[in-house]
Amino acid sequence: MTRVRFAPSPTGALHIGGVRTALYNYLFAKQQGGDFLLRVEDTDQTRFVPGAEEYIIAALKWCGVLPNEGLGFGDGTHAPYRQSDRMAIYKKYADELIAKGWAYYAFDTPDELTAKRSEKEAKKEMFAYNAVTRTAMRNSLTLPADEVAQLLAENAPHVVRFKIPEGDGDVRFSDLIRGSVSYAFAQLDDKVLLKGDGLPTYHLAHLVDDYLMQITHVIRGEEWLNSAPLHVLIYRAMDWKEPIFAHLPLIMRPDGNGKLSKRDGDRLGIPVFPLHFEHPVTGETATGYDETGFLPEAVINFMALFGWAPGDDREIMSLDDMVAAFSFEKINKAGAKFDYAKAKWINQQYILKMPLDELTTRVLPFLQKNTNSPKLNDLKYTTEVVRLLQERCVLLTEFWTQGTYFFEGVKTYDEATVAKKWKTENSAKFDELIDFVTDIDSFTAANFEARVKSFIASSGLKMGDVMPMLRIALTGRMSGPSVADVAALFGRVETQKRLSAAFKRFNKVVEPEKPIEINDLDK
RNA sequence: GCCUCGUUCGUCUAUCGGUUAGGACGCCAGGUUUUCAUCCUGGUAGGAGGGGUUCGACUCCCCUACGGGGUACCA
Repeated sequence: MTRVRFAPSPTGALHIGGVRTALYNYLFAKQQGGDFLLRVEDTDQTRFVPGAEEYIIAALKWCGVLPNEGLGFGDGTHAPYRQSDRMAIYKKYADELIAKGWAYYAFDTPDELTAKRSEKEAKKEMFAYNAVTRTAMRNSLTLPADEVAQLLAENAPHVVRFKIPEGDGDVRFSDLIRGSVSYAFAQLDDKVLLKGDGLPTYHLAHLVDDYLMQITHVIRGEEWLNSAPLHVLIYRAMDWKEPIFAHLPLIMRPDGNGKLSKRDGDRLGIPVFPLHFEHPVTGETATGYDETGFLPEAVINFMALFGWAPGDDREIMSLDDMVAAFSFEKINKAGAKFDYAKAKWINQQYILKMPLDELTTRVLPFLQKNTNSPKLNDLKYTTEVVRLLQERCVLLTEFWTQGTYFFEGVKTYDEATVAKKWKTENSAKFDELIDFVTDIDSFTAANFEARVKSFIASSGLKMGDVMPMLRIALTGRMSGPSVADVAALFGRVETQKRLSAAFKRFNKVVEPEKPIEINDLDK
């Protein structure tokens, strides 16, 4: 039975890189008919951020990447799933390693270690607590047995370190994405397994949990590749069957070098988190894809595509499509630069293809955030607004920014265009136009359009002079859906009202009595 | 510094020794449209460099360069 897990640390909002790791775990589990569990790794209590855990769960739910077991999910077969709730179980495994000679007590204080480090650093070298240096440190390998016993009896501060084998050997293991990987013993260091406070480090805790929870595949970010040999060594020391590893390439900054971070998001104005988050202590906020106007299915779609491709030319894929097509062989080895333009394009594709009723449901909250117009209660009306705007919006937020005039009167007109196109001498003709176009039996888009065209033909005005004026009169701006569609949606009365108010205003624009205000309607 | 992983158009990628190196985003041009957008046509641009192996290398090997990651009593 395939069992995989996503095991983030609740140190803040869940980064989209984490979401992608969760997604790949999910895809693989589903494809194999296995389990996908969520576990929270909060052994470092100093880094714990309240709310982060809830955020992780909410983010996975929003994305639709749902664990079937774990914190907040499933029936709790292997509960608890929060490491801080499992603290009692780790020590005995550390003891077992010590008993087997694979670990030892180290009494060096943090100060002694930092002193060692800076000493080495001055010589442009790095200090590593390893097979060579440990012989010169204060630990149960160098101290006499009775002194060690004494120190332990006194409860002297100490940690438990893993004992990397000496000699020329190496650790070799296989990674589903990278193939065979090997590390020389001499390059590994004696990592701390149990900290001074008696709590386990990630290295011990995650491994014990993976073992107890019967995890078969460890799918995680590449930042873990270098500690994988340590983990493999521990599995072998415990005589546990090691899981199969897959180290995922990282998501990189769109510009320059390095992996994508919150800072990049802030700097470039692109979201790097699924949901909005406010740090409870620092008050720092993180912008989410949700509030930016992305659809969750689009987000997981483009996240999946950073570092993975199905092998054919498909790009727009549902979760189920991805489950079927997923394969580790298709995952790239190199990191992928985050491409926000592509992310937006994918979101646009989802908006374009979404059934109108569903789209309207998704758009509604974004409108409600901005207006309490009674029109919002008219589902037929808002649905029509969404229909007219559907192929023009890339983000859900744009249904409001592009469609404000459907819910509120026009406050500012595109005066640059008015100034260029409006001729006061035609003012009377436009007044006639108002009567002419509203005087039709059935005020439909087709009838409106036909009426406008026939007026143009008989009035001597040009199409290019009339249409833009009608558009701006109704909507205030030069871009948007068909003028006839907009008018038909407004209805006869509203259309008439807007046209006459606007045309009066246009005369003033062309012959201003006072300076024209700059309008900033179009973004 | 040391270790480790990587390197195909600007970006995301296809290619698993023999292809005019394909697709997508972006950008540019054109068409459609009263505008914008959608849609359609076309264009732009790539195997980091050097050695091998081979009849033949983007593909396999080595070196160099460059990039990522790691190097905590953090995960």
